[in-house]
Parts: sequence; C-alpha cells; structure tokens
Amino acid sequence: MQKEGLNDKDIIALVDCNNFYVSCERVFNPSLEGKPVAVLSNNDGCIVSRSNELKALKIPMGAPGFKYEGLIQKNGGVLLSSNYALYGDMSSRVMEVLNQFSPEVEIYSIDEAFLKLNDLPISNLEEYGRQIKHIVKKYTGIPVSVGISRSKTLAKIANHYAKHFAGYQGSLALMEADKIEKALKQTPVEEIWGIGRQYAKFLRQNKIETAWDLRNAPEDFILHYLTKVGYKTVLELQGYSCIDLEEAPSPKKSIVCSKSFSKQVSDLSELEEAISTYITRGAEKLRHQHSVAGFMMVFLNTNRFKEGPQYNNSTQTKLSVPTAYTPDLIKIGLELLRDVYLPGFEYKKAGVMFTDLIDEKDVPLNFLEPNYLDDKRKKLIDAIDKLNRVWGRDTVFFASSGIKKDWEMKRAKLSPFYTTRWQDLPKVK
DNA sequence: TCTGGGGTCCTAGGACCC
DNA sequence: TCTGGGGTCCTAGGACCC
Repeated sequence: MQKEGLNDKDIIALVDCNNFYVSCERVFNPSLEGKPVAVLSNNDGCIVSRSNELKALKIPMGAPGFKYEGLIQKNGGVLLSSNYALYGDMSSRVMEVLNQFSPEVEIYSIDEAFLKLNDLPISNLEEYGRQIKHIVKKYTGIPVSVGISRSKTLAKIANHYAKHFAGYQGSLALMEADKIEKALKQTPVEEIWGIGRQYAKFLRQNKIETAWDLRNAPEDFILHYLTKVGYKTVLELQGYSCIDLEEAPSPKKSIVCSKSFSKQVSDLSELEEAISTYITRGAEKLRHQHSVAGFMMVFLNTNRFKEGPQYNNSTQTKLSVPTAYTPDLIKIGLELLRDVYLPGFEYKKAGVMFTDLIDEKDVPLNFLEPNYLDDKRKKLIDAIDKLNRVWGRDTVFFASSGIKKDWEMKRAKLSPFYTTRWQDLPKVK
C-alpha cells in the first residue's frame, strides 16, 4: 500500500561518532583509555559527553559536574573542560573522510552526518557501514556507529542498535519489513528522533508506547495533537523519507551569543564588557554568512539555582538600518543593556540575539544612513576580520569589551589545543 | 563554591483591514 | 432587537534537536 507521492526508495545512513568529545580527548591522550571520562559544558557546568565507563557508573547526561566529581575520581576517572576548537577541528576531519563514501552528505551536527546511499553500487549495506567505521577510525582515531534504513528517523533507530549491541560490530541496516517491525517494537516511544519529553508523556497516556505503536497511530489523531512535524515522524517510521538531506548549510535565521559568567555580576560596567564581547562574536558570525541583522535583543538572567530575588528580562529594538557593523551594534546593544539593567541583582548570565537576518546585498536603500556595504566602514571591519582570522581571535578588539574580563567563563580542566595551535602540537619522543 | 549554549519549526490568537 | 465574516500578518510560546 504505497502512499501517493511519497518516497520509499531512499537509502540513508546515519554516521554518529561514539561519545564524541571524550573520543576526541582520547585520540591525543591515550592514558584516558579505559577510564571513566566526562567532558563538561561551558563554565565547567554540566556533563555533556561521557565515556562508556562513566555511563556504567550511572552518571546521567546533563548532570552538574561538581556533584559527581568525587565518584568519578574514586573510580580513577577524569573530568575535562570542553575544548571546542579541538572538537570542531576533529569533526571536520571526520566529515572529510565521509565524503568519500557518498556524493550526498549532510553534516547534521558536530558529531553526526547523514549519507544518501541511493544508486551506489553497494552489494552489502551493513558491510559498507563497517567499512565506513573502519576507515574513519583509521584516518581520524574517532570511533563511529552506522545505522542504515529508508528514512532519517529509521536510520537513527538503526544507529542506536548498532551502537549498543556489540554483535552488530558498529553497523546495522534495517531494510526488510520484518527486521524493521522487530526493531520498532523494541524501541520505546521516547527514544524516537522528534519525540521529546512532552510528546512521549502524552503518547504513553494514550497507550502509544513503542515506535511500532506510533507508526500505526491514526493520522488525524497525530495531526491534531502532534501537528505536521509529528505526522512526518510517523511517515518516516513507515519507511517514507520525508525529511530531505540538506547538503549545503543554509544561512542561520537567528544568531544567539550568550554565556553564563564565572561569578555573580552586579556591576553595570562588567555587564557592558560582556554584552560588548557577545555582540562582537555575534557580528562576526553575521558577517561570516554575509548576513545583516534587522532586529536585536539583549537579555539578563540572575542565577535560577540560587535562593533570592530573581530577575530575567530582555529588551529589543528594530534596527533602523540592518547591519553587521560591530561598532554600531555595540552602541545600540549597550543602550539596550542600560534599559534592561536593574541595579541590586546578582546576574549569572547575559546574552544578545540577532534576528530578522537578511543577505547583506538585500539591505533596502535608506537615504538617511549609508548602507555599510558601500562604506569605508565595511573596509575597516573586513580588515579587522582578516587580522583576527590570521593572527587569532581578538588580536584586534573593541575597547568596550574590556581587558580584565573577570566574568569570563571558567575552563579549569582544559586540554591543549592539539590540532589548532602550533605550540600545542603533540610531540613524538 | 560549582547546574550549557545555540538553533528550527509550528500554532494559536490578537490586531488590523476591507 | 440587533452586534459580520474572511483574510493576512505578526508575535509569543511551546515543542523539538544537538
């Protein structure tokens, strides 16, 4: 019973790096092998990547690091700060290798990619998956698992089994109806890609408990309660590929820069440094994708885990001329900050968000203010970007961002920048 | 002492217009 | 006694992802 106009002929592989951040650290520090290892989020806050040994200690994902530090050390384990320069670089290497296995690769996240395998001369899909695993490991040192099926959602499920059952040797293809049925019946509804906590709870209340149940749920029920997005998930579970591969990353529609501080901050001048720093980062991201922002928002948060008065607020403004010119954005952003700032609170986090992004070439003409693209300001900012690109971030920076930066995030357990900084290159003795 | 950051899409409902 | 209806646009908020 083929559904009209739907595609049931795709072959999609999901390649997912195992415990990615931990694996990156292990490539350059083999002494971490066999031990419980966790990588922490920004500010050394939550655990965001866990080795298998650490998972075996029943330490949950997202848990605050300090709560488990004792347990981890007692078991000979290690906690590490996150080193995104290293992970980003290792990720590009993995993706580079994947390109040789399919002409159509979508980099889905820092540690996952979808590969379209349609029309390739592959006699044994699972064997192909194992080959991918072998070659990626050989060239990058990173272990991966491969799941293959008719849709992204099914490939995710195949990947899950490939990763968790040693018998599959890191690769599983779910192509035949009976195999798919068996896998879906054993997949709890909360493990399905696209079903989060709220939907899982709702579905269970309605006796939909496995992926197989969801696959067979009535269309109108799903459309009504889980909307179009949820219905796509159902079709994907039925083997219809509804979520296309996106090979070229489309430009972002919004850009957020926000971080928690290493300490409580009450002082307006310190908040000004932070906001100014975040605007600088955000504007770099804007220019990188050749966008300008039409709308800007600044927000402040107190510490939600601490007793005491809370204050979470934001202010925003439409920009009279959409721009990505850092000094203009800083000037407006600092005005917004002074608007939203209330003295007497201890702030833990601040941030800035740019939205209404459009291509820099599409800025409407404005007779009162020059478009920065046609302006000497553009030349100046390009020169600054170039210097920072060649000589390193913040070689040239804006005075309002401050120098001391007492508020800046903490990374006490940082590993060296093995791959992106000459002096940190590993040495062979 | 210490609890992340950065995105997307969809819908309901209000404002406004004719 | 009676109090339109339909369309569009925008925004806030809620769901999801890594």
